[in-house]
Amino acid sequence: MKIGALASRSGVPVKTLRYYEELGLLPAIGRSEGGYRLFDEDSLPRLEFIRRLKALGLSLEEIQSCLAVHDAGELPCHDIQVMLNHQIERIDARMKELHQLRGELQGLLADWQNDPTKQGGVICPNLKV
Amino acid sequence: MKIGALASRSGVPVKTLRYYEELGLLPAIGRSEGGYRLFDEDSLPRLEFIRRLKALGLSLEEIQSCLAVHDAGELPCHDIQVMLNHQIERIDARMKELHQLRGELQGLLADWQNDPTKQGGVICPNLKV
DNA sequence: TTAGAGTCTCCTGATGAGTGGAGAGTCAAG
DNA sequence: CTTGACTCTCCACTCATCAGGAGACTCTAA
Repeated sequence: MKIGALASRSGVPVKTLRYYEELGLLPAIGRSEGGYRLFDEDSLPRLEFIRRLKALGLSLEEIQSCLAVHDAGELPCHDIQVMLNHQIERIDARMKELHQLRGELQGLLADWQNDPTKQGGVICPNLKV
Repeated sequence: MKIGALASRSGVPVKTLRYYEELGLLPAIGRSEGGYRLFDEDSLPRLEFIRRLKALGLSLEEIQSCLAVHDAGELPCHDIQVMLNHQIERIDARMKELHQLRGELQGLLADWQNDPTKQGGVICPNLKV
């Protein structure tokens, strides 16, 4: 299967497939006489796997290390578990930050609403026209 | 005031000041005979303003458009309000996404815990060793 | 006068995950 | 044999926000 066929069957753009191959995420089984990359059927579930882990917020680098474990002959489920746990921790930290930021923004806007004469109190005070 | 003095008084690195000046966020009042950028005292509250809006998660581009309104002779408080509202909306959307993602991850991990024989059920099924 | 500190412009790189295009080569059908 | 679709490599660019360094110039203090 050449790259275009894999692209249309998987829905992943040709450019992206080449990029994945370059990163080592998606090995080609070889090249044709003319130098075209050749992929086998296994590329399809592999791309699906990549897609799923990407959708879960894992980076290509993390996905690659999962696949490396897999390619070493071991199902990477344990590693995936570990990474998913890390990912949950990251999400919690990010949500906490966002929550705090949102509170700050909300407070500023509330002050503005309650006392329009403040004209931006903490934000604009030193900025003169 | 030369760029180094502004850097030490504001705490903003020289490189960053040059970058801001290049973007038009922080106009220099001119150049010395030797070609050195010269800044006035107004640069300090301006940098403080930039710092505050940055801390609130606004991009330099958004800050620049606030400053453009300000420089046109109008206090940009209304525009800032509008942008802060947008920012809150963005945060809400992002938090919703993260919440959903977290739920998915948590669910996957819970399945794994409850039934280790699944070995990754929805994630690894098509990936054969 | 000289040393050293400060500043200038320009170039490169870093992060992540690609996208776009140029120019050349390959392949299959008519 | 030709045409058009496909693919190749290589390079630049995207988004944001700078950081690092080279090589040259300017300014200040002793």
